[in-house]
Amino acid sequence: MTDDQAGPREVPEATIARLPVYLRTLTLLAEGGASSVSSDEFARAAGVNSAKLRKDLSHLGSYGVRGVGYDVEYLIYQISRELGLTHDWPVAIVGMGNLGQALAGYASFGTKGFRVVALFDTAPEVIGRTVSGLTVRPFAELDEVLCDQPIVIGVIATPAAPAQAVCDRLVASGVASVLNFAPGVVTVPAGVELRKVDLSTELQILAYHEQRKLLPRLEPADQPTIAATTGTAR
Amino acid sequence: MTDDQAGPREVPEATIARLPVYLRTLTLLAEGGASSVSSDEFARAAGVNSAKLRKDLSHLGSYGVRGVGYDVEYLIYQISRELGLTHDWPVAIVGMGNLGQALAGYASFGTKGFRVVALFDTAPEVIGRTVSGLTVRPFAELDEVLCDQPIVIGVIATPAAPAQAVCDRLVASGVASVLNFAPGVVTVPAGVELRKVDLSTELQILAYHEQRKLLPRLEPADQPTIAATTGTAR
DNA sequence: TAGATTGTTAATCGATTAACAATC
DNA sequence: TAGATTGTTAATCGATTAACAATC
Repeated sequence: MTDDQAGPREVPEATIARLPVYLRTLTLLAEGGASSVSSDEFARAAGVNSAKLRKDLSHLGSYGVRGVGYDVEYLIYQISRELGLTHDWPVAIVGMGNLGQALAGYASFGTKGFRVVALFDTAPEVIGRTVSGLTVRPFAELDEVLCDQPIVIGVIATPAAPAQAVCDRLVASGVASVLNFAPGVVTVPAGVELRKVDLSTELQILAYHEQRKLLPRLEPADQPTIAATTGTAR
Repeated sequence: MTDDQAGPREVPEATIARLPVYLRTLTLLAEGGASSVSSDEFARAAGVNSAKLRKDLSHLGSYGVRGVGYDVEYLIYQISRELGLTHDWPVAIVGMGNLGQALAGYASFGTKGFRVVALFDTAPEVIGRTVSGLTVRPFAELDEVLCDQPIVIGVIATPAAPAQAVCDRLVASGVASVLNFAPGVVTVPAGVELRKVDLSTELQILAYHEQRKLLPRLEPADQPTIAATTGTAR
């Protein structure tokens, strides 16, 4: 009712979360030589159902042709544009432990719209080292570095304890989006975007489903648990 | 209607995904000396609203006391049990690049129900090396290793290209849950649990929201983009 | 025109939330 | 008993899906 004034269309959050998958799928299709694709083929390749795919794409506009399908290159462009990948987003990573180093070298961080431009740590033995072509700077010099170049996305790859303080510093220095790999709850003021990747959460969700596979079997008769089954062999 | 036969309660997927956060929050509260907590305090610490928290907990059972709150230790136990963390889940990691090494050393993988028991790679220069106290084995010897010890959760930390093949081998060898860090779509047969952690997806979702902050400003007048703003200072 | 496939409608399903009765 | 707080109800919201009219 109050929604359709003007401005950019409101795309549902669930759709946004799937656009990256669609984009990657289209890139693979393009590499495979496809110039056009139907929602049916496309959906199969992306691992979703085709009604959902069409509904998702309809939120971006009418980029298909009835009776024909979608032009692969054109759709790649439109999704990239919608996601903001036609801009170049400078990224900083804080925490150069194992994970931070892995992220600094991670290919996806260096392609398609993202550029890692600064690395930070507090440990003297790490500061000054070169990781993936960048010198690790002291986190205390954050503001100095941000004077030289703007940073839009801050990645937190520290342990849990300093994560909130690091996040606060990043936000105070004008970083507008934060991707947090540290376990634990981190909060940001309104207007700052925060996403979280939590490895142990993912494992725990798998454990839950694993246990559910086990439980029904255990009820009728008493069967040995996973822990008890094998474990003897040499 | 057909649901409430017997068997373990069906807990909504959205609730399951929040249980790990609740568990971590409770652990912090316990470390802080709290023995009891109200849903209001608890919700604030976990970063959710208290109605949602109570609803979530009600799916596990009635573990609170009206007028009083929840016993912290008891709730820790109940959530752990629900998530299957009272079992011990053996984990294998495939791919010992930067990310795989980071994961092998990651604390969460070694605590609370999970134990990394095998590391695999195919590169001769990595095989035989010791990472976090474990010797990296050739992936070709997967079945041999699984004879010695069962593995329930397989973690894929390879590049995108071999991910599906690695996944197929894991599943064929009896691995029942897969956590995939490789970009791209990987599919598993029914009955096998699959979760995906995709770093570039997370970045792209941030980029979308970042762009949306920019767009409304650009419409009335013509303003410089982020890329054009700073960038002069030495 | 006939066949194909999109974009949209409407029904269904699941998740969130406020409010409050139950109860410690 | 009075005050506090849970567990549940019911309303609302958003996401999914099947079906099909629009249209190439």
